[in-house]
Amino acid sequence: MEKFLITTAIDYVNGAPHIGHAYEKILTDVIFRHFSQRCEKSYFLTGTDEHGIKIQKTSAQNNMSPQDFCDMNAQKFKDTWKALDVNYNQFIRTTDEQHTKIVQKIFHKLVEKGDIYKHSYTGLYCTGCECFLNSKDLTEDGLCPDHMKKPDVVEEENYFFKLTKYKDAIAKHIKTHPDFIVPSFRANEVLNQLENIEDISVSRATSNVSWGIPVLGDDEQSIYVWIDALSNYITALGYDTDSSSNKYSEFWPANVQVIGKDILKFHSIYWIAILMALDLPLPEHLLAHGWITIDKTKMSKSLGNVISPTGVMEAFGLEIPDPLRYYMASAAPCGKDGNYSDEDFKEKVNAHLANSMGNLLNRTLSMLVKYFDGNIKPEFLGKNVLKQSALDTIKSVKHHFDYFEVQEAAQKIIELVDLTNKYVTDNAPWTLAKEEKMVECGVVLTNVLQVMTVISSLIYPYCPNIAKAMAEQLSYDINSKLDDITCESVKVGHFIDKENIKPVFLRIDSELADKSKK
RNA sequence: CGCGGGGUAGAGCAGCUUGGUAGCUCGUCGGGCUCAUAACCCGGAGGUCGUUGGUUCAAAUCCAUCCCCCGCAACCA
Repeated sequence: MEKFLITTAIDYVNGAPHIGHAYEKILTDVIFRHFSQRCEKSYFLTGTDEHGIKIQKTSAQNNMSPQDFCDMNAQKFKDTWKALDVNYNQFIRTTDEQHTKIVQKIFHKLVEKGDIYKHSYTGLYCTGCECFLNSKDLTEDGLCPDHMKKPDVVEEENYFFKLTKYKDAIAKHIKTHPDFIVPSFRANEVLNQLENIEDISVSRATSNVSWGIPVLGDDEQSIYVWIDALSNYITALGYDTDSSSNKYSEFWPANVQVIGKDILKFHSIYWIAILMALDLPLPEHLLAHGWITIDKTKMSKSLGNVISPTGVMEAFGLEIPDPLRYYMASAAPCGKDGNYSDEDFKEKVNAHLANSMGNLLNRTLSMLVKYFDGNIKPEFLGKNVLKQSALDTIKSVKHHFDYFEVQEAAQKIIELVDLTNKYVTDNAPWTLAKEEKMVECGVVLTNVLQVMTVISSLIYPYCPNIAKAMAEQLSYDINSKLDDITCESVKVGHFIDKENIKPVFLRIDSELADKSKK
């Protein structure tokens, strides 16, 4: 794999980021970091979607200009991703000048090509919603469900995109590329949806929606979300209808575009059609993730169970996002819904990261200091019975990531940790030391340390801070590429001093953690 | 009959394609160990695998029926 480009959906900046937004970014970041360990050039694009009637209204309610309102909320997203160590390369905002300019050119190009045409239609317009409604959205009496008002019949002329022109090509692409839509069970849903598509309206009257990108040469119309928001993936990289940037040609098409299951239709149909219309290559995979429920209940503002990712970190007194990242990334099988609960979070994170993994490193290093003053002797190196398991785990983790099975990959890593803990107990180096079988004892400890270097590399995408702390105590280069790992990085000589042995992650609610905070 | 997914120990899930002793994680109980972060290791308890019927020497697994939950269709992250 030469290069790797991954994108997330861009978030609508109508409010502050919550755990659902965070789930997608964490998932993406974990996948990104994993593939960064496998290829030379990688790029991670995320950002915010900032136009439209909702922003226009909400900003007005807050007595702010739309731009100020977007600036404020976009910053909240950036701050949250920083707190979660979401390590994106670029954060695009649809209000960026460059984006705005190129979107206009894209729109214009599609008009010239004949794929966008003007069409007048009559629709049901609700003055309360300030938008058109579908007849099937109405109540039985034909009223707007939100305002309980009868919508007006209004005629409006908009630009339409010839989606239907690409219907067959899209269906063909989906059928001939079974791994295009991940998970595959969603491909069927898309094919069903494709049966009933019509051309889509891609502009709005500026008199209704002023907060949008104007159509070039037509002040009466502003470009609607489809072409504006979806194009971000290429405008960000420097696509231009005239001549694109090097970055664009270096990275596009995306290897994987991560989105929520709710917007799969727009990405697998609308977005793909736009790319086809522009004669651009299509992304390799669309990864549609599920929802995070809170205590098994769907998160919603009306239920008031929306939780913020930084809120969780504060509630548990976490200084690093690693536990939350680990929990989120292993919360759900690929594409399915996952659940968050405080209780489960604490249990999983304590069991896997503290008890199993962190403690394994800690007990091993402690013995190395206790029995050998922290030195690795030449005779400790030799055949390592754990090596094959470690290398097999790398292979297996890679395989799972190839299918974006992030949860399953994490399971494999923890299995290796468990196996190694068992190895320590079975070989009881403390007993060997008592019996003065010092070489045997040293061999056992060294073997474990070799495996720990592998584990630190593998856990890095999920827990970058913990992995770095582990690598530091192991004198291991965490930037090693996965394919270069030999499970033989531990060098003969002085390895570690007692004062440098530190728990890499303390149990939530542990006595030690309490003490260290005081 | 719109299409699709699912119902397996207290919780979450695997197994089902290619029938043959029901498995994993977390929790729980008991034991062991004493290197470590009250940790780690071993063992136990706990399931008539949604219902009813069929095929078969044998069904969680195949077929049929019914019941229940969920997703998409319908701008929720």
